[in-house]
Amino acid sequence: MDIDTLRIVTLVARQGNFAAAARVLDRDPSTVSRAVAAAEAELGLRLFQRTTRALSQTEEGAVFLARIRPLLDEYDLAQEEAAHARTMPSGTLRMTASVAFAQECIVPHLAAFRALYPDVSLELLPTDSNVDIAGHGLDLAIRLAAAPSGDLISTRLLSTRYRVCAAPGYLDRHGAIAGPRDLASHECLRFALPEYRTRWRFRRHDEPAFDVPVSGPLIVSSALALRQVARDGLGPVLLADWLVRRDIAAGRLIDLFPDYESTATEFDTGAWALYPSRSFLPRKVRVTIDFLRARLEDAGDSQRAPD
Amino acid sequence: MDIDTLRIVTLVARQGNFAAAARVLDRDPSTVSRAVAAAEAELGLRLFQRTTRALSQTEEGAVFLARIRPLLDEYDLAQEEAAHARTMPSGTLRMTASVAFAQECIVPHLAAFRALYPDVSLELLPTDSNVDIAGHGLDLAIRLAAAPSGDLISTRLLSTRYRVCAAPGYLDRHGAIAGPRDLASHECLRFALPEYRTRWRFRRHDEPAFDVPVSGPLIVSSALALRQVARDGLGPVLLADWLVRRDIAAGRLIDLFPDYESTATEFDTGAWALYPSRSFLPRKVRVTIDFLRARLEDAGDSQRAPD
DNA sequence: ATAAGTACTGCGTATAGCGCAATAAATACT
DNA sequence: AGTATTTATTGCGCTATACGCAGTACTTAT
Repeated sequence: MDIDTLRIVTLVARQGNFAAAARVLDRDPSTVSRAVAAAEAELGLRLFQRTTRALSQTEEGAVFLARIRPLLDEYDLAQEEAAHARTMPSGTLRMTASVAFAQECIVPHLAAFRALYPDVSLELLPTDSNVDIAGHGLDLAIRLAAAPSGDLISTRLLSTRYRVCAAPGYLDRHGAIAGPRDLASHECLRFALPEYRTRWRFRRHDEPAFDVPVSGPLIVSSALALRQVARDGLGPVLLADWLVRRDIAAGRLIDLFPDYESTATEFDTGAWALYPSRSFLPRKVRVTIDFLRARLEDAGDSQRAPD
Repeated sequence: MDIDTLRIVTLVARQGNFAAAARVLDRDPSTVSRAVAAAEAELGLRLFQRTTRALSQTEEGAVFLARIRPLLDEYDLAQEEAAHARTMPSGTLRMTASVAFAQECIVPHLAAFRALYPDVSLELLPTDSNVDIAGHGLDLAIRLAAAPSGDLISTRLLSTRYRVCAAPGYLDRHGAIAGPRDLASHECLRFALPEYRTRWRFRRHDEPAFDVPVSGPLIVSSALALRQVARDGLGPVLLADWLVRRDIAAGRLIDLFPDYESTATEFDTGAWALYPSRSFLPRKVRVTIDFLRARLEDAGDSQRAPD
């Protein structure tokens, strides 16, 4: 399917008329007719109900076009952005993120960002408190949650899975842990946040989720510190994959239940970029979001590993 | 640009290798080479940095592909949905919306929905209190806000503009209203909600926004009732366009400041569909969202006017 | 040093896209 | 009612494009 074909189809839907669409495009009406026919053939679906004089959308066609239209707009944006890739954005970009996320997922890419956009000054404010983005004059905030809250526009940067890990040394001393339920008898390392409750939740494939109560004498309010004590073999810990990926790859930590999804709050969480108002989005902000997404989306793969 | 071309490009990015991508596609490597070259020519942008043996993404290319990839997935979903358009979803769908929105934007389309999906039973719960979607076993909630809050997935159904309207009779008695600031000397009809403050905000083009204090002896907590008293000529009112569109078209109400954006809360608001968890979305829910979006997105145009 | 693999490019053929013109149908106008 | 105009479609010829094959230049692994 050609994108221009989809564009013609949406134009027809808006104009409500093949010939009018052809005039707008300055093309022969047969082109429009064939484009619609081709799209219908490829979709196996009648898009328009047409007699020679009256044209109306099929219900399925309207549904399909309602889904396609924003995609075309997004594509245009991406193309436009690519075309202006060399026209450098400039200015100062103020962004915030959690301490751990900034350390692990942003700082490693700052050199590349600076090289790519030398005219953009960056102010990075790592903090674990949910600062008010508008009040602090921030352009961008990165939040880790199931879905973003607040009166801001959000874009998913990254899908995160949480993993329960332990150091090899801990497993040597306490024996292997067969399943999530066995965590109840271990001294787990926990996070000091109200949402981080005293239970961890697990789910495998499509089986129903279940909770496992966890306890332990060590509670830390910093994810980076939590990772360190886990490395030191003080117990199992539940941390985001982007925090422990390299430790797991290097053997410093073991992913205890690789075939389980786990969380202390909700499944299907991620890192979201939040920014005020979709319209009038400065180029420096959009460019930064795109850059981070490109860098983070497959950070686990070989070719785009952090520098 | 052909969608398959984009697909080839993303595949190359994932495989990190032209020949491997060609093998996956079971095509000649020259096809891949030419597809990439065509995409680069059309974008005016080098996507991959390639020597004969090593291949790496350009930074701009990675940015572009990061934007394209979710679009391709969305397109596949739309196509798949279109293909299964005839396989009927079934079950009971429980949804909530504000009283006014349900009345104006949902009820008029229920007959068409029932005809299209006869096996889906609908429970519509119009209420102006923000009910807990999970607690009430709801599949879908429609909220009107600048951006949705809460731990749910959101999809924009509709962009709403607010309009300040008055009945012709009121304008006859009190004279025309030249600009938004003149509202201060009128008895405005106001909404009884905490967010609906005692000022209305206006913006024209890219000029800075400004507030106008509004007052009046009549405060109503129902948008439908508010519209009724406005029709009866009791004063200017600020209401969503989908509530007053038909009144304006029929001349029952006059749009006082058509070239201003106006709001009592924030600009750039809309109607959002909220549903729990993006994965395992039942077909009846997705189908309903798509249906509503298709019906609402251009409800103002002639061809898709409510039945 | 040899061999294998990679990206790229002419080349011939086959296919698809394009506008033109003709056709059939349906509404608008007289 | 009858004519005229507009509309969607389709056959036709021409052109441009897409495809695989084979060959080239080059890089890396054995």
